[in-house]
Amino acid sequence: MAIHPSLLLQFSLLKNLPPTLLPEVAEASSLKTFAKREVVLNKGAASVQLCFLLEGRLQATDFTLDGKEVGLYFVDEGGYFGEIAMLDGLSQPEIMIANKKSQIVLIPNSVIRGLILSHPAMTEAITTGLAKRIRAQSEQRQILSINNPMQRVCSQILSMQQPSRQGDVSASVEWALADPPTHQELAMMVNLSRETVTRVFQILQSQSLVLREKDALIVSKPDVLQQVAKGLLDLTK
Amino acid sequence: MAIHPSLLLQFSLLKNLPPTLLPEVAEASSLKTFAKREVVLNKGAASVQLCFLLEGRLQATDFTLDGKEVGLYFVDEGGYFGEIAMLDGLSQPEIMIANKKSQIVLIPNSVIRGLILSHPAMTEAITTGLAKRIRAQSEQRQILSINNPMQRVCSQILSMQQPSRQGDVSASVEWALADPPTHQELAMMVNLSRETVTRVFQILQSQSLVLREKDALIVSKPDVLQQVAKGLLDLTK
DNA sequence: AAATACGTGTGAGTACAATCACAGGACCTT
DNA sequence: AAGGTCCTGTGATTGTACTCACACGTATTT
Repeated sequence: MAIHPSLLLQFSLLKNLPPTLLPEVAEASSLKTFAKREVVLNKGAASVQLCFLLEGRLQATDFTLDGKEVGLYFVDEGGYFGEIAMLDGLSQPEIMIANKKSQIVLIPNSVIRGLILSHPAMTEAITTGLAKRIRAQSEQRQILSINNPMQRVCSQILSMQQPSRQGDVSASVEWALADPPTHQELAMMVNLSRETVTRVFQILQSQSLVLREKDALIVSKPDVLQQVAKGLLDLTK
Repeated sequence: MAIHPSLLLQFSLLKNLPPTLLPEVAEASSLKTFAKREVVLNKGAASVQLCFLLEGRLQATDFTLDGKEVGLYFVDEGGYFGEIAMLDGLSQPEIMIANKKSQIVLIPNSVIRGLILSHPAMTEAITTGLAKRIRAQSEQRQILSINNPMQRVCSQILSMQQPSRQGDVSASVEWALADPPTHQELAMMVNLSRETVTRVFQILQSQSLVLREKDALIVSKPDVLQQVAKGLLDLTK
């Protein structure tokens, strides 16, 4: 219980709160550490707090009716989650799993919910966040409708470009993806078998559209990747 | 321009507004009729109004990078759409197409946006609506991850049960789906070819789990359908 | 009533992703 | 260094959904 107020400043969502409120929010908050693979929030859990990711990376996952694991989206540092359940009062819609060791700040609903609804700037921020999620999900939905593994994987890679850099002038500028997902994780997101993803990567690397480094995936030719994603270019020929 | 205020009462979202405001909202609103297959709202359009479906049925659709049409969700009478773009100020994320002749009430952003953000009950209603959309999208996402056509179609049928009746005590009670989607429309939603959907339906009907009537699809054995969806039951054997 | 569009039904052929099975490398822990 | 786990790479096999093609029935239009 109780964290240092300055920690709260890490989160863009909370920048919309009057600074004078931070100490009392910090008072009620807590910090929790999760190991890799640990479950941060379970599906179906009742909503008790809003969660902020201070450090690490999380993945939202779910399971199909017949028990297969599905990758939904990632939460990066500075992001938050658990808002859906907080807002509509229903249970948590998906499982959040730590992709690597992570630190999470927990703010109880009793404290944060009222603040969000009573401060217009906060409400708007949350609302915009929801809209963004919906747009992201739609994009993901599109990717799944492509019935060619190569295109699906390329689309997925492109969609994972960090928003910070997405403003880059030209689409042909090389960029990197830090701590890239494993083939298995990717496979779950685009609904393919791990082996198929591996084979796709073999091709992408052999054509040096993409290359693996220590802890990063370098996308050397985003424009070509784009072409492939659109199906305008077939690398198997 | 200008519609009768009582029309606005058809929409549950607007029930959260003080009744005294309705006349001036009605004053600024307009009613528009769309024929079957007509585009109600185009993707990428700038947001100018919030739309309410008075009569008919709409389908939100999108296109993949390589141009294939994708079915996203339906809007039924009393529902609204176009909120995403209104809220975040970006362009319309998907195309809305009339599935049959439809009447739509349009309320300009200039009028409605302020009202939503200034009335807490409205804000909460909109927010809850967004949360619901996200949950629905996740469910849809799950369905797409099942790699068996039979299960996918069954899941989709089950997920289309009207919420009004979803509260029914037992899952084994027969129910009907009015104006069911065509095989083609279904196929687009679950990412299958039309022919495959037809073949699945042939099996479902032959086992009389489902049957076609005039303008309705009767789900006679929802519990069995549920089993099939989960993969516990294989009808091909 | 003719003509057209639209939705459904069905067969044959083919491409291709899943699956299984196993090998090797990288990175931990002891 | 030994043992373990996790991730990646690769071949062979098989099932199966897509595609194309065409027939039929029911609406809708003229």
